[in-house]
Amino acid sequence: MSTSTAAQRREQAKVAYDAYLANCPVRRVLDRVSDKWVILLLNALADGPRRYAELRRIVAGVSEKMLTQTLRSLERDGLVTRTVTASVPARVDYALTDLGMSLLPVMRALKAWAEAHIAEIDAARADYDRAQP
Amino acid sequence: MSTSTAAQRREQAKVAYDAYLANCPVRRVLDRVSDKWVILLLNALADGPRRYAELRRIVAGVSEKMLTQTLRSLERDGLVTRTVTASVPARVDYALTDLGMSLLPVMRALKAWAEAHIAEIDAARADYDRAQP
DNA sequence: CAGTATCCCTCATGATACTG
DNA sequence: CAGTATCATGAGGGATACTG
Repeated sequence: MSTSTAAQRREQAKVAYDAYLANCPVRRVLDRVSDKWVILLLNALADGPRRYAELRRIVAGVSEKMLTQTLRSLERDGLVTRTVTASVPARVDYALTDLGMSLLPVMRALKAWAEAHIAEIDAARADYDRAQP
Repeated sequence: MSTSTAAQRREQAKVAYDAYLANCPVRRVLDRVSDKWVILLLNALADGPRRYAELRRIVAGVSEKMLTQTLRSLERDGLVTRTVTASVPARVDYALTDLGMSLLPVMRALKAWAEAHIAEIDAARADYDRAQP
């Protein structure tokens, strides 16, 4: 008898790789940054603090649920701060931390690549779709 | 009567923003790059062409479905080439295109930021979770 | 103003089995 | 060897209504 079946070996590899994926810094940062609303929010906060309602307006189309949820996870990861001013009505300001700001240049590099090459991607895609309809 | 209800205005904003999101180069590139297996595949191809079975082994834990699907979409976007050699058994090689290679420096920049700051993120997360259990 | 709470539905991923 | 086909599931995201 063999020590393990192919299925068991695949299962092993999968478990090991899931663990690797979960710990891989690049993937973890990518997961954070590639959330649908994160880039938009970082962008909206790039010029200074914003209030909740401002963000909802600037990042049009975001639901309150996702806005709150995304801001909370960014706060949890130390990328933004949340400052509550006790007044009537309540006032909450969100701002980038130093860590959050340090991410901006990376995002700008990505933006530069994106804008420089998106046309090539579109062209390649059009070619591909023309060849295999 | 008003020209539009709040719900209608929100719907308008949502439609407009969905269109913006769909066209935004940064988001489109991010969507491509943040696919679960894309970074790993680009990495696996960084040193030269690889065969299907090699990729399946290097990127352990990937299902055949996702491997094929991801490679196809990368090919469609002009980031990798797929070369079939008619022989028995069949042989297929995947390689990065120039466009694909031009993405590597950007990924390295992201990797550098991730490795430099992941500890801060973890620390912030631990703090946050300690404060609000 | 700044959120919570709830329901619901779609889509991405994965497991499994089959094929040229 | 290099895939395709089919089915299942679970998390992400949105619509809606309510609250301190």
